[in-house]
Amino acid sequence: MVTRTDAPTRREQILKEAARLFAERGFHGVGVDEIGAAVGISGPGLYRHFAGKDAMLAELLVGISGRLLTGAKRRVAEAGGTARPEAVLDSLIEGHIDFALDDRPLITLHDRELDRLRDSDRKLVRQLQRQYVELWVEVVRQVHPGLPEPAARSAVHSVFGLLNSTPHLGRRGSLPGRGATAELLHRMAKGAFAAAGEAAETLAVG
Amino acid sequence: MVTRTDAPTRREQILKEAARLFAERGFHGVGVDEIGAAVGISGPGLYRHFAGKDAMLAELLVGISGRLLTGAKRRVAEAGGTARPEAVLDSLIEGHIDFALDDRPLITLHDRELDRLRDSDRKLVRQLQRQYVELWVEVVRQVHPGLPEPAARSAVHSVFGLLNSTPHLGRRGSLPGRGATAELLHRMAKGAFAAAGEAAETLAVG
DNA sequence: GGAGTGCGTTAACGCTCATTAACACGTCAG
DNA sequence: CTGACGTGTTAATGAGCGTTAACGCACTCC
Repeated sequence: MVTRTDAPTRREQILKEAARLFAERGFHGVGVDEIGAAVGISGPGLYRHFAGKDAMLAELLVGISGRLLTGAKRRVAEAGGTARPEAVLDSLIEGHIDFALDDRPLITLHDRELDRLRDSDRKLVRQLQRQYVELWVEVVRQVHPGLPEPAARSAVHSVFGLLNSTPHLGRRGSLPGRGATAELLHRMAKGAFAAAGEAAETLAVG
Repeated sequence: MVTRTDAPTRREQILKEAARLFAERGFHGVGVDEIGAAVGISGPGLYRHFAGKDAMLAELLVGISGRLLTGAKRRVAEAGGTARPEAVLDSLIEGHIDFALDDRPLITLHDRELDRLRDSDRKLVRQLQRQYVELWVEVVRQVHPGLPEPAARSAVHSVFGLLNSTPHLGRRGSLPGRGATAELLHRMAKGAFAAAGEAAETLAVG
């Protein structure tokens, strides 16, 4: 875990605020003046840091997908050697939940504004996402060997939907606290996978 | 079940195409000319049928929320009298899955473009959504009595996220067929609720 | 001390796009 | 026959917005 002590650079401030605004009102729904105002400069000043509005979105989405994937790879490598597959899956789930709870705006952007990207960027993001999914699918199939690959892939996407539902959970007041929420999400994800796996096993055995 | 044999009216064509386009590229991402072209008339001709672009979105969102809620109420009334709570929950899940599989574009719109509405419309949609959630929460708590209300509400939102993930499942080719997909989603939803409920019961007993 | 550079500013351009105006043409009641 | 009405059309309007131009002002480094 690398912790930073230095102040966030201007670029980072901009990206953070842009992410929040894009998530709240959509890419087309927020103007450059608004983004500028959110970091204390006005409108066209952003062009000293980014080539354009599109470039901000691109950097956000590529960054998200990349961090998700590298984090998952690291977790598989760390837990994969010694532990049983279920521990690896637990680690993946935990990582995704951390991300969903800590970076809600990015989660929202992730599956909402992908088509606004240039072809090359979109291809890159899609590729990163696909690798992330495949990594999960492998682990899930080790935990639930009976599950055929298409079903496993569907199950993974569905669990992502479950975990990514955090933006819809109450506006930070009604939640039972971060720890409890994470715990609940984790249990539900495991339960969902287990149900999918049991169905396949029942079918295979019966 | 009311089946219609008469041809769809122009208004309905427009709404259907608008829903598809809004879901694909976002409310701001699609122009009125495009919507018109999709039904064979061009641009401003839409204004003979709707007061404006906003009005189409409003009618779509209010319609979705309303149909979801009335459908759920009907299911609770039908299955609620005689059967055990679990059967009611099964019926709710089934209804939501039907909706998610049959009206994918609407599902996408439902939680993506709500803030584009006039205040009054948004309030109405939110109220309908809230009632729908509360109805689920009640049933879930009957099936899993140990589950505290906040946790049950979070669980319901999360299962919605799971069920609404259908737009992300393969582009209609890689899916194992509608029946199998519905079955898988149903099992996973039940599994997720069960896991949430077991956690609470374990806590209460232990 | 002056050229270069980083980071802002405000004003202007140009394009997209929702909406409105003005007009056209069927159908159908009286 | 004829007006009203429903349903289109194309042209014009006007606002919003991303982007670029032109300029200002610290700093820093020879």
